[in-house]
Amino acid sequence: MDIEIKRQHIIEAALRRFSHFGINKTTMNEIAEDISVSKANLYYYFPDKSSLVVEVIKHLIEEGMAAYHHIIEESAHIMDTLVGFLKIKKDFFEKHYLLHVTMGYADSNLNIDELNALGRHAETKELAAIDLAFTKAIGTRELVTFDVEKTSQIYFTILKGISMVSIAKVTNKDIPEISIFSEIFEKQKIASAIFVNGLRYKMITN
Amino acid sequence: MDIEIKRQHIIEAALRRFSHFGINKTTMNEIAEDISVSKANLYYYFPDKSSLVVEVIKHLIEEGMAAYHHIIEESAHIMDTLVGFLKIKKDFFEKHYLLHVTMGYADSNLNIDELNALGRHAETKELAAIDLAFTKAIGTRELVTFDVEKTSQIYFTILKGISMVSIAKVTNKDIPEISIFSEIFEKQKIASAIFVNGLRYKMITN
DNA sequence: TTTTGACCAACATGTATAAAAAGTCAAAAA
DNA sequence: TTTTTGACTTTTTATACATGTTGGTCAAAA
Repeated sequence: MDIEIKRQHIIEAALRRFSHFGINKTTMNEIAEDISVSKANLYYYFPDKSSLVVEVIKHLIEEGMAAYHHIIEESAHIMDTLVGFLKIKKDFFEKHYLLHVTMGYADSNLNIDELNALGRHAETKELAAIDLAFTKAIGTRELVTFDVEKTSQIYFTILKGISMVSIAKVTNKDIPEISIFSEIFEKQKIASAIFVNGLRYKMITN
Repeated sequence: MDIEIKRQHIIEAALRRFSHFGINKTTMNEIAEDISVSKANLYYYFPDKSSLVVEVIKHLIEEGMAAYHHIIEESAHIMDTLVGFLKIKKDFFEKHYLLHVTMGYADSNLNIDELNALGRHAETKELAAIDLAFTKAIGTRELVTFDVEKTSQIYFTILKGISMVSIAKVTNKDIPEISIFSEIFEKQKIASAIFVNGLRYKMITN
């Protein structure tokens, strides 16, 4: 399968560019030059830029999900699992921040619907991992029983929300400093600790 | 003080336009026509559009804060207080959604720094109210002791984040449906219940 | 003291044009 | 036959300029 190796080679080159300069500011010509082939050759392996982008992102999603499930297996307590998840995401954003943000401001030659679908797919996978982690913790009596699906969704929304709020606060001055991801990480850890503590005991309803 | 009544009259007319069409899409001429005066007359009472906008928003902030402190006084339990806060905000956004969003996309003839400062001021006030509510609940032994300032901040971020995530999800298709605020309200209530439950018991650290 | 019509300048918007990048293809190289 | 390419076309983005709208001013009227 020589063709798969070549495709992987292209994907890696594209990923490097996307992570450093974002998707929009990366041209097919630049990717081709990086691996010393012609642009036309890229189009022999990928029908268009959109599908190359999609393959790059799929690659990252698989990588992330493997890391998530590794964490679930080796963590004894729910907080260890959740903090592990947060750490993976922090590292991911520090590496691929520009790739991520440009997904929101996609050029018109990119298939926006397909990208959104991919984003939703990634979130579904992540949500399933959180769901699994909570289910496991309920099984070991670390947490009380509750509606796992709904609670995972709320928890996921909270994490995403903290991230959005933190980035929105500094995004006015264009350049997102790398330190922002550590701040987000810390806030998410504190919120997770309180949230999880709320799942250790039966809810009080006055 | 006849001049103050006239100013108030203008502010109310401006608020109606801002809430229906947003700040940017409202011209000084339209506000003037609504109350049957000339545009030039508006500039007799307000130096520029920016300061009119500021006065309108200050008016809303005072209104909201009065409602917040009323809720604190009459609620027996922390969850009643917090749900009361959420209800006030829900009603506010349902009424003044466009006013709120256009603050983020301010025209260049508006003083953006001043608007941002106002936004921060409103958040500070809101945060203080949350802080007070938590402090009161700790006093009645409804909640355990914790770092109130830090916790209020995290809680506030969570609420804002849930709102941002929910709106971002539908904002692609331009028209924000009114039902979104009920959805946000429900999610914020669930998150608040779990969060507060986590503040009823001492934190466990494995 | 308050109000206004006429006026100006700044800004947003639309359009036409040029530059850049995506995407195609017949032919060459392997 | 499979892979690669340079030259070409089409689409998208960036630039410049013209035009209309809107914020803001002022001398004069009420």
